[in-house]
Amino acid sequence: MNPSLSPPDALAAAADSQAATPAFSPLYQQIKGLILQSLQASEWKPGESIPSEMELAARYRVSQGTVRKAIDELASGHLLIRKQGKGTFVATHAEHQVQYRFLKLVPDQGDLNTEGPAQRAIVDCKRLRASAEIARALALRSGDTVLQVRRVLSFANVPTILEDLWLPGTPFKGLTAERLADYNGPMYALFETEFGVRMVRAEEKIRAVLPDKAQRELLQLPHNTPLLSVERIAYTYKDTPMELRRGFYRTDTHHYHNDLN
Amino acid sequence: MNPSLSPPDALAAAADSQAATPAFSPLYQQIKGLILQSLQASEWKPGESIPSEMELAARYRVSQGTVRKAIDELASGHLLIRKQGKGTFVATHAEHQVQYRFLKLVPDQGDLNTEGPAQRAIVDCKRLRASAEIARALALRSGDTVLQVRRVLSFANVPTILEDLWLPGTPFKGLTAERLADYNGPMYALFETEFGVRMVRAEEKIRAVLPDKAQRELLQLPHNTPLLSVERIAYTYKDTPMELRRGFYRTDTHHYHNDLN
DNA sequence: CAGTGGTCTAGACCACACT
DNA sequence: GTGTGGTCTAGACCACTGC
Repeated sequence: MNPSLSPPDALAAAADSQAATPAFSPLYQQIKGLILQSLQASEWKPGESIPSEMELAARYRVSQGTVRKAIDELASGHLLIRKQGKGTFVATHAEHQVQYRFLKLVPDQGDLNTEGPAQRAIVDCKRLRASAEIARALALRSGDTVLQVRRVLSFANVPTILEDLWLPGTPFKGLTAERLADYNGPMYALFETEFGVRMVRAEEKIRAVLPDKAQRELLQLPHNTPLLSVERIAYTYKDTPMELRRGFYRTDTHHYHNDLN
Repeated sequence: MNPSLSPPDALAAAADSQAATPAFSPLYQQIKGLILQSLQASEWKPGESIPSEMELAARYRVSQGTVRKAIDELASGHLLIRKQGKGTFVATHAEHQVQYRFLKLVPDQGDLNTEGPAQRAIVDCKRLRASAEIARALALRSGDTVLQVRRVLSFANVPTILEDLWLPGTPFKGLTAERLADYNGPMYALFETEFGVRMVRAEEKIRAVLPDKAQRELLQLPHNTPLLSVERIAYTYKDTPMELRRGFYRTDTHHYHNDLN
């Protein structure tokens, strides 16, 4: 879209550009796309504020209401956060409120805050060649370098989650066990600040499984305790997969909570 | 709110009426509440269309835009469904698109449609006194009458889900094993048409468990197959719990799918 | 064609945060 | 007070549906 055009012209130009597919795309969707581009290009970084609605309206030559609708949709997708009287901010995994946004495991009594901060122990961290399965999940080629991490999360000093995760090697060049161990906070916050990778959504496949010997020992489990297997693919902007994670959750003291609506 | 007032007056009156609690409630939230009341009172029934935005605007003496915003929120909560050019409709569990809205179990290959319609077998259905646990979940008193149902769901003739569920006796007076067995469709659709109870949201607690003997036999499971335990409380309008359901899902051929955003 | 929801605009005013 | 997002209105026009 040419920002020098007046609104009706801008809309017409956009419609022309896809004349073959007569699909109608509202102006605010296009504005949404432009904002998304700026987010992806890190024009505004996580935690920072973006320009005010009026400024963006002037920049894109549309009315404030159109910008508002674009921002509304981005905010409902948790990409932006509106704060009345202050501004609109790029969402981040570092804020306390949303620290465990993708972790749906909660204690049977109380909540995660009751148990205090999680203890994170890196069990293993190495680079290797992607298997076919992992390459597919991360949209890589078989044999590409991936980083594999195994860690244990404990709450109130009880080991509760065992996680294996795989990251594409290129975007996470320079990530080591040491960096992971030293960082005290959510892994996704580290990804943002150190590697400019922001996870915006994820899909999980959940199953009940029996742990193998290594898993049983790492979680110090009694015999015959089934575990929740949570396989997650996390995506950054534009639906690019950036992490495959397989979590094994104890569910004798905790449960996976899900709201349906 | 007095509908005979002009918009600014209506807003002022609403603000006055809660002067003690200076909490500000936008007009569209109040309109949303009024529409919700009409839904709860079955003024418009599931599947039917509600009045047009213009009609509602006239009825409530507000602008179309305000009604629009109220409807938008109700639509995003799946209480209403907008259809361009046709109207706005009361959501229902009977429509094919949303038939399994609360069932997140999907086959590892394909989807639920691939497997064709579910086969439902009622194993047991009886009235009894609510235990303390069940009474608490359904906001009843211990000893109140509840209906208990056990059934098995099969896909492609493979028993896949075993469900125990409890319903409050009063709203579901007249529900019998026969009615359940005769009805060919989602249980929540039967609740709507026969008992005027529409489930609008639910919460699930998910765990990995080992089945007991009865469960293993009903699902024809190999030894030592862990199951996903899915405990659901479903709510109707105004957050009233109307069903407690404990499902046991096979996850060797299926998995529980969850989207995080 | 008329009726519905969907988009876009422009302007006024309100609630909230900072300074 | 100034600037931010939030609400409300009014009117114009567009896209889709069905008569």
